[in-house]
Amino acid sequence: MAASTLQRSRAFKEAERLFLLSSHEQIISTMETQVSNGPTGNSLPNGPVVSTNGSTDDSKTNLIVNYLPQNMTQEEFKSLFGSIGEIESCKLVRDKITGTVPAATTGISAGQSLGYGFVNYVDPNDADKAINTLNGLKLQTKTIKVSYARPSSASIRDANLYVSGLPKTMSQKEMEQLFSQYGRIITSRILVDQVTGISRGVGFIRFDKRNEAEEAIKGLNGQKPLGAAEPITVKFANNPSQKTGQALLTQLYQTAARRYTGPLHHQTQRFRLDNILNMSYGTKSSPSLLPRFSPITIDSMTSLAGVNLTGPSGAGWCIFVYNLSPEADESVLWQLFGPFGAVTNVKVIRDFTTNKCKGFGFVTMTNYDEAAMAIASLNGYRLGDRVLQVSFKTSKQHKA
DNA sequence: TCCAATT
Repeated sequence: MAASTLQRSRAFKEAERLFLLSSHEQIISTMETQVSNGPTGNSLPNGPVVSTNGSTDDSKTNLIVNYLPQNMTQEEFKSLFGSIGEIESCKLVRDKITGTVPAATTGISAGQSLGYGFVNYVDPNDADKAINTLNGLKLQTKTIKVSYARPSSASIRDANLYVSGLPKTMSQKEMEQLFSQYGRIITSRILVDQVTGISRGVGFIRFDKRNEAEEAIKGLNGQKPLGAAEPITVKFANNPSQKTGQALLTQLYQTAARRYTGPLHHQTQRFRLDNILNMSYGTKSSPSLLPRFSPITIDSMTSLAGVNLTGPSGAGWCIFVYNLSPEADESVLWQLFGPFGAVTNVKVIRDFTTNKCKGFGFVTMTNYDEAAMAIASLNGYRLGDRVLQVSFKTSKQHKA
């Protein structure tokens, strides 16, 4: 007991050192919950795997760690899990694409972490200890998951499903019940609105085997769950390692942008964002993109009188940008809106199969005045051979 | 041509 307490203390200190966690108390309370509830979230087999070829059986020592913070490095990963016991090997899984953006630009090294990794301990007792100690640990915004890794094999690859159209009332457990008839579920998740916590009707199911996932698609895609009004869509999920360079760039920009929000003053933040862009392009914003005042300002102002603005959510003011070209990317939105003030987020909406812009995007700005000025200036702005339509985002497609 | 679901 005393030894285990000591063990935890050591691991938490390491976590604190690495990630400057807000309070020790928070970690302890998290872990107490974890310990009393036992391992959560999946039905991974913990038993030994029969080895047919006499090779080393690492089913008791090899762990998979999920939901790691994006910016955690291999060294930090090793350091955290090494605080439990001697490691035979460990690997933070990273994207294959390298060098897309200089690390100095974003502060993020190339070969973006995919958010998971493997740790193989020398002693099975340490693997067990790592699960008990670190599973459920909160690091930054993530809650890591530590569990035994399944033996690597081709049959467990591409077994992840994306589910949409779920009834908002359906719980994760109910979703698992629906899918469990097709095989062993490794993980499941329902996405929720960050503010309200209400289900977004979208989720993921990872099966143990790919063929189980295929059967689930055949059996459930287009079907209405019992008592549901609408059919659900079930398809294979996008594989993050197959992300395009463009999507990775976007992720880098957004991650970098988030780093500058919060403690910094708006004014400072604006220049930092501009700096990111300027550095990555090696130049100031191109003259053709510099905002100018447009005669079409009245229309955007009248929309302010409308009732169905999305309004200032916790994040800021959301702006709808229409008539972007299929080749438009996030950087153009940063360049267009950044000069008007604090921009916290931009997104170009793309078709999932072609990855081309669907003609519109969104920009979130912190301050109303700056957002209104950006709209007044950029609505009607000619970008290439297109005239942009810019307004506060509304909740519906049709305005009154 | 007009308002985002992909951990």
